[in-house]
Amino acid sequence: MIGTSYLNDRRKAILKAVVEEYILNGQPIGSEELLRKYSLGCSSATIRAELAALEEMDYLSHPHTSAGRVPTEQGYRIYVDHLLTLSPVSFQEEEKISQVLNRQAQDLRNILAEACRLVAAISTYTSLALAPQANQQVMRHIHFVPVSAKQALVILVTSLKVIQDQFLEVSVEVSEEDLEYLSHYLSRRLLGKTPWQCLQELPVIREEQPARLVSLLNQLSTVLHNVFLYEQSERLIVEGAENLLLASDFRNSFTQRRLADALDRRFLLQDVLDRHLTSRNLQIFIGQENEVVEMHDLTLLAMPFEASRYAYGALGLLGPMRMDYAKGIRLLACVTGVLERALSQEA
Amino acid sequence: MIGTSYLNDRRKAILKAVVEEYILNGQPIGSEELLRKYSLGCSSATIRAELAALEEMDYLSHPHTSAGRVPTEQGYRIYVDHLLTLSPVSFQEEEKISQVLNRQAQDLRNILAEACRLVAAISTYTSLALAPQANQQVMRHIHFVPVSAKQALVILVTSLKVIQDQFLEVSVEVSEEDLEYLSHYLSRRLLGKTPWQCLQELPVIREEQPARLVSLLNQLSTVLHNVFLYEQSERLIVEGAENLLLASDFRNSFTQRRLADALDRRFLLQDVLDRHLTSRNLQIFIGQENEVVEMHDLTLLAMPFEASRYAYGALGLLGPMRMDYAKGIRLLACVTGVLERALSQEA
DNA sequence: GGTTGGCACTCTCATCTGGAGTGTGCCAAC
DNA sequence: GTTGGCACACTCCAGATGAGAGTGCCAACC
Repeated sequence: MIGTSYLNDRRKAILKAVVEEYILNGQPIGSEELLRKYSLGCSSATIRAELAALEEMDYLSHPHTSAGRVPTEQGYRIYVDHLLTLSPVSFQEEEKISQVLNRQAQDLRNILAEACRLVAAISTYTSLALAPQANQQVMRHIHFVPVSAKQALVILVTSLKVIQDQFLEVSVEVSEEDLEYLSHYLSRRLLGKTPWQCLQELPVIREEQPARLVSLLNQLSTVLHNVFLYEQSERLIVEGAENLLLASDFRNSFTQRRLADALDRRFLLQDVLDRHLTSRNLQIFIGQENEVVEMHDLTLLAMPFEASRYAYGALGLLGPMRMDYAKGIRLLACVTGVLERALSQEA
Repeated sequence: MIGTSYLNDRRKAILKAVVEEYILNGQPIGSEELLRKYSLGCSSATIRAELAALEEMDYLSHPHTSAGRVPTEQGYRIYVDHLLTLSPVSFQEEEKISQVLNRQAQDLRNILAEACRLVAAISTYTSLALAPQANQQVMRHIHFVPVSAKQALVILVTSLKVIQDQFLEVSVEVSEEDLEYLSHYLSRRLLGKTPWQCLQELPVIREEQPARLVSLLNQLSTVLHNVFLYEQSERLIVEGAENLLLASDFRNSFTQRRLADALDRRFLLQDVLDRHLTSRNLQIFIGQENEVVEMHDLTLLAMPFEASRYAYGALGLLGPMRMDYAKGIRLLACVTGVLERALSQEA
């Protein structure tokens, strides 16, 4: 037998075959099966020897003596790093996804939610979408609209195509002209600023305005807080959790429950995605590479996208370690591509 | 033994005990256990005789010879119709729920989504929320807002506190004054009308307006269609599906998958809830009483609520047949109460 | 030296079996 | 109508058995 720790071409071919077979069927693969399905140019005994070498190198493992081989996390790692062949995204695919996402001009949250649903549905795994941070956007538009004698609507639009609207209570003293005036005044003072800068500015503005408008400005302050609040609670969208929970790989009820709880703790996932947003490339976390304990037997694909200049979000795909990497990566590449184009069409 | 088909007080007490025990533990109940836990004033042999009679009447059944009794669907039916004692909703409960729901003045969809999440979380089952039909609301407000040279925002507010806003593409010929003018003009023509009536009216209006505004009016037409579209796709909100899917009662993977699919087919559930909205009271569908085959071993509680005059929505709770009926009914009553009050606070 | 066929070995998995446990149904006595 | 006693039926668990699958090792071969 050749040296035990060297990954020659035959071993690469065998490792690739094992990983892809396992992704396909989820069953341990034996030497005879490899011989039958792949033309490896040697006998099953030789394959066995190579399998043993690959196991020695920690790329494969053995559920038990008389079972076939299964990839280890390191095995998947080698696979995605060196063995995976990606076909480019076809124009038709991208066109189809583009159609679904652009069915109607939408604001950021709707687009992201739609993208997330799409990825979950196509992949049959769980999809995550992380919106850019609130402070990576600036106010583009601010407008008060009288709705009734007691209510007004405030509408904020930001550079990230986020629309935030909310009912405000209006005292009888506030006239329609006041609202009109305030719309223009605040536009002059706040447009081009980040939500945070706006919040800083509001107390100053409040001083300059007549007393009857103070309540309105206070409420606006709450709305701006909500832009941050949205950041905290709704920046992350999760779709298709049931796909993962019902996946045959995790029939253990304890694991299922734990995973369901983990997916509910948005902050956790949000944090993880955020921290890896610094890289501008696809990132892959296999098994224990995931910081979140509950995801230790899952793989997370995370693909950042540029929602607008310097504002990055991410689209993620969470599936079993034996997920179809090629398909998943293509899908994410395709959808983030469409997303970037849809979001960059700024007015 | 007394007559076999008559439900006397002792039998009622025993049936109630069996149902409540089973709701609590999910285990078949034997005569000895009943004797121990409930003071029924007779021996286990007598209880056995009564259990046999209740089984004869189809209120209880027998998984196998040497197992205890389990309620049948008819048993649950008798229980909810005649044996269930409901304590009234306490002020504190209602106050607490009210606080969560009214954290911020919100539009209908957010309130409903929040209510749905709340019910799912408290009940640990699956919660459904059905918004009133689009045509049960009238336009309250319509406004165009210039956002940039190429984009405008249209904002619709209806009597049901639905806010619908969407970006519109604007040609260079359309001035800010045009948008202002159109806001006023359309307000005069469309306010007080249902979305459907508005859609009817738009072609007429289009005729009367200069050519450069036609594209805008066409896009408005699409937005109005979206109000209907929202009716078709997002009128029903489902939360906590994973609670039901992971419930220990349904560990069968086939059933889980089927249920997950059924919960995804919103139209189906929407239809069911809609059809029973004519009744203005709580409705209970136990097992096969559900029209949807996938829900044949579940119970659906459906509680209608009045979102505004003549506009009814519903809040539903979907759980195992052995759900805690008392708790579920209280919860729905409480949340719909809060909802009605929150939504009736019209400006 | 690398490769090959042969073969004993090991481990899982499905099936079977027996015994403990549980709750019933029936009966005779009250 | 109610009660205690008891045989019976059935589930559930543990241990046993055998088939099947895939390996590791070895001697022979190129």
